[in-house]
Amino acid sequence: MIIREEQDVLILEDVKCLNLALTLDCGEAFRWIEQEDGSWSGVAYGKYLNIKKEDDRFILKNTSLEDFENVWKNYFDLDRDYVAICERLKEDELVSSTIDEYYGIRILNQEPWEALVSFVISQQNNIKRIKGIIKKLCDTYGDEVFDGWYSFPSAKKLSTLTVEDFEKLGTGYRAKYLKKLADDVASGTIDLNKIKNMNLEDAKKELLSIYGVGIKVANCALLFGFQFVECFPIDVWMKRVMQFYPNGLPKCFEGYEGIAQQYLFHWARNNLKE
DNA sequence: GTCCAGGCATGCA
DNA sequence: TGCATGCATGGA
Repeated sequence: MIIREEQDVLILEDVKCLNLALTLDCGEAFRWIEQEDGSWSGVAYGKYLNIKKEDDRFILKNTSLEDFENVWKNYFDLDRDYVAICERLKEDELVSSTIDEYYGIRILNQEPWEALVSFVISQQNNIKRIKGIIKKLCDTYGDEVFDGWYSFPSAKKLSTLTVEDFEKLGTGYRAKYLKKLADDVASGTIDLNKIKNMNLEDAKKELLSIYGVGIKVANCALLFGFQFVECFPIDVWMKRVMQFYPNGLPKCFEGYEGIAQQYLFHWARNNLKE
């Protein structure tokens, strides 16, 4: 991976296994929007970014070398060798075919708070609606960090809302979960930084103790927000996939179950619609 | 009108 | 421990 500054853009070269559309729009994160020129715009960690693939390189606009090093490099998981991991995952026949078809899905390292709130909203919901709710949440309660683009609102900010305020965003019955979550994180009753430093077993136990967080939401938060790439969330789509693994997950997934899961999830959404 | 979506809390056995 | 049920909302 090579990054360099050229005029007012950053140029990223020699990055393998990164398909922007598949990674940014496959149900991991809900805030990225494709622009007319084929680039992708979004906000994470309070920073705006526009990124586009041109030939073999990526062009990053409206950011800085400093933000790349501090935020985006880790956000796109660029230090992980996805080529080698995909080779190993391809020992499984089904995953092998999905990797051939959807090559370039990465696991985004999102902020724990954003991931947790996003996946509480996600339960019993569809991706289109989740995006709409989260956009409204950010546009209404976040801070503008770039022309028309808002940060994900902090727990402190969201703790000032009422349950009715959350309902107005369209969160439905999840409003009461979000209210309590915001209150508990803002007050320090729940300490996400502490959870981030725990081992997987303890971190999962902590998340499961949160009102409105069950095993599926916990696994998604752990995978996308706490960097536990061995987590394997099972939602309604993955339940349909599990019929292909009656004897459990294959050995070649070990340690990278979450990456295999994303390929299978994407495949299921495109092929198991009945 | 009915079914479904990156499920969970609750009550009951 | 496991299973049934209610739950908000909007698109198909």
